[in-house]
Amino acid sequence: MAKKQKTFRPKARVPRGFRDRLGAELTAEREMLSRISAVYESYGFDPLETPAFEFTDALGKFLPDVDRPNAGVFSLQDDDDQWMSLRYDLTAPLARFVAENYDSLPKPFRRYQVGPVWRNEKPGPGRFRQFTQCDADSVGAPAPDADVEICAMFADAMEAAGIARGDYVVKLNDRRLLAGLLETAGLVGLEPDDELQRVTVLRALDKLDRLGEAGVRLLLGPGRKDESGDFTDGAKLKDAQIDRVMTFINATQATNAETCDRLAGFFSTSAQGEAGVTALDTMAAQLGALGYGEDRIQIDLSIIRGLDYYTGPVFEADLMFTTEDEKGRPMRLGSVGGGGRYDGLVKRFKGIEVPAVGVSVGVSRLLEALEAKKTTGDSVSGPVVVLALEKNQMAAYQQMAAELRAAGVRAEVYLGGSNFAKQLKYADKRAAPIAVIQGSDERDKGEVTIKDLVLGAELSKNIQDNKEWREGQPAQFSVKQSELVAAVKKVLARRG
RNA sequence: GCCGCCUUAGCUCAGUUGGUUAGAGCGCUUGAUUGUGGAUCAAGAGGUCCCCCGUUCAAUCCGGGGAGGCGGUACCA
Repeated sequence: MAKKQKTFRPKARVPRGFRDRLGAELTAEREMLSRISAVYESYGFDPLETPAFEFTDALGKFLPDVDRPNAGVFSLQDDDDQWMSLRYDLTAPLARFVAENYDSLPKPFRRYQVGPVWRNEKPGPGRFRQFTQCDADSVGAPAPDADVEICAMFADAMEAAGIARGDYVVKLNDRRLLAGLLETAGLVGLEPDDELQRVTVLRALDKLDRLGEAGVRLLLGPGRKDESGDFTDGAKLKDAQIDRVMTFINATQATNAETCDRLAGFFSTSAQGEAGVTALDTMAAQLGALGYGEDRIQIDLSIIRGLDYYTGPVFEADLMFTTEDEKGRPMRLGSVGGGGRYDGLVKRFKGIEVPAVGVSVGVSRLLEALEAKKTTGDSVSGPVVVLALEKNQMAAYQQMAAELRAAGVRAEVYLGGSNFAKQLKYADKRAAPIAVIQGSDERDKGEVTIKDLVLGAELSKNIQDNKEWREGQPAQFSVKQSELVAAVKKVLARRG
């Protein structure tokens, strides 16, 4: 009794936080990337590609340790034992590239880059371990002119991506204001605990839009317990300090100029704060002169943008409309990209300060937002399918498909082995707009039959009887074979 | 990382107070309607009831552990 051999069958599944994407989703993303890239290019930014892997020490502070080499990033050791990691953004590779090629690059150096990045962290709703970024940066260009340009281009990119004016706002802040705020609130200690406290304050402010004022006050003070029962430790500020921080957050006024006026008084004792106010004032004025007013670019004092490398202006684009998720609950769309000035990145490699400013567009979230906003999904159409009814006529069918392609129509010949009905079913599943049919009947007459599958589907709603459905053969007509392309194009044109 | 909920057919979910053949709807496959996708009708395939260990004569169901999913929270260069 031989036991049945156990064959190993791997489970067909995609790793957590990654996903497969097919058809329309991909073409939509490609379309959006090319529109955004076109904006970047029109501003004179050159495309750059860098590899997926970088040496881990080039990426920044996430050096792998023995116990957890993959915390945050995906890392592995090359055969010479050097640690390499998948890039987690496009900025660190840019800094490496600039440092490596510093002497030969034109400065300021303007490049844009599109590509996947990887983060080894827990995936959440709308967050994956691989996603696409679309960045543009000016390296070696001093403030404020480069910052103004990037902000204006960011707004242009949003509109090119399909977000209507008024549906987004680029929110602008400056890290020096935040530094000044901490300074004037008396948070200036040098101990590690003091640093932690300052970081905690900034993190709290970053959550204003989500937790509201009350939640932020808790995080600035004793801490907050969320609805899942988890407790977040607070910054333990005194009441007077909390009041000052909240006053700052709420200092945003109707116009950018008014906000700057108000802030000037607020920071009269802080050089850093004053520098930030001046920078914002200048930027807002220049942007306004370019036609980018408060409808598109607004100073918003609760924008923080990460914690580490930004040194000056920071900005992010928020979507103004709300949508519902698949269960009908209102869904916040929030930030779809952002950036800012970082003057220290190249210094890590070269020891010299190289000022830089850049922007990063979150393509997947943008696509999700547009998808959610769309009321009627204009479903992407599949190829025209040429049916293969007579096996000995394949060359003729391929010829028809070739003619259609030459005329710019997506077309394919059915290559499976099934009968007429199955072939139409296949065309249906491919979302084909048209089936091209030539059996012996048509061939004898030198004709082809063009079947409008979309129209046919509509007509079928009013037909109950199968006989009528078949004999009526709705939504199809025959033409001379020489008129194939013209007839197909005519049917396609009906749908735009 | 922390907290909570969940895991039964391809999908959405019933169900078994622990007992022999675990179900539905939709989908899928095949066929009928003489060369036409829809509709209708008929037949069929598809399940280690997430995994491992334990309790028990007996576990899909009870207990422990693990994995995966969802949601929140933290971190996010």
